[in-house]
Amino acid sequence: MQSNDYENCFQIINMNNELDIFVDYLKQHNLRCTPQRNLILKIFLEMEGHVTVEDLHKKIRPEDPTIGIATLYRTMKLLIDAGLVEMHNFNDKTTYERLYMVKHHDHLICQICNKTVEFEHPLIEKYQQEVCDQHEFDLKSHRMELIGFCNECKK
Amino acid sequence: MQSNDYENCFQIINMNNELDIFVDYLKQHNLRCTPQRNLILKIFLEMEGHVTVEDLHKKIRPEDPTIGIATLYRTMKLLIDAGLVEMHNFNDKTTYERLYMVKHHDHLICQICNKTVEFEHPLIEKYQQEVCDQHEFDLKSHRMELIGFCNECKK
DNA sequence: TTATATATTGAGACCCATTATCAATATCAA
DNA sequence: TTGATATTGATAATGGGTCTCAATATATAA
Repeated sequence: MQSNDYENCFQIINMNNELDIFVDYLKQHNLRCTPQRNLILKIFLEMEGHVTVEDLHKKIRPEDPTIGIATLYRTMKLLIDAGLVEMHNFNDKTTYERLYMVKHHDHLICQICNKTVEFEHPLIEKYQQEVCDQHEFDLKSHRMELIGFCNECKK
Repeated sequence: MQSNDYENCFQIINMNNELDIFVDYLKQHNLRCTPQRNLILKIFLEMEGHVTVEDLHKKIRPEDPTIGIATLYRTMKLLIDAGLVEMHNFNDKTTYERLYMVKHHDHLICQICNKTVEFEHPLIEKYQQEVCDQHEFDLKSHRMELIGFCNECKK
């Protein structure tokens, strides 16, 4: 299996995962699974980077010319709510970006006993992304370490 | 001189600095110093956090009801170019934020060209403290690095 | 000071991304 | 198959932000 095959394979696996997540999300919220929604997700996953609704519309038209702009906006909002997509507003046009499946966790580190505690704070991650947006920076990963004294050692 | 006086004094100094920087910027770019521009900067500096043009307009109207919306947008753009203000597009409305004069130890790092950008984000710091409080941890310092592709390299 | 070149202003028209409306249609559970 | 209701596409509406332009203000030189 070559590198390309592996990547393709990974793509497909991811795509299925994301489709499954989306379908689950719809079911759990009493929303319906429609060909439009599936097609939009499928085409979106085939695209890379920051995707505008306009891009998406162009790419979808050949496969289903009847699909309406409003449905694109509505579906992208669902994908965001389902945790699959992130919305950016750095430029004049809103863009949508596929969220990576891998989440990072951060660490609390005690200077004295070296105890470490893993944590995750969604708002910190949100503001990290904001910082990156301000600097037109594509965030791939991050490292955050909070250093101090743990509740035992500070006594 | 008491703490309050010192803070007030610092405020005034900062304000003058920013006005000076703005005036310099205008001169160096063959732009003109107008009462509208000065008023907008003055009022903006009196406001806190993320300011919308709408907020600004409301606050300015009592002092100069004739000032036009277009001038607000134009002037905010100048302040951004002069390095005094940052624009955000997190939500539906654009907001403008006064840039801090003092920057410190968090970094954006480009994986490709190693360019680093220093930044600080008060809200991230706030939530860092929150995490530490939850874990009864005395925060002494922190390290945060956001790693990705800079705006040049991502092209 | 006065004249001159030109930058700036405010009003309102305009643009265009996004959202709301609504009747027709599709989904899904019973 | 049926019925409740979620969804769709077309289109109107919204609203932030920009553009245009004639009137005005600023900076500079004489």
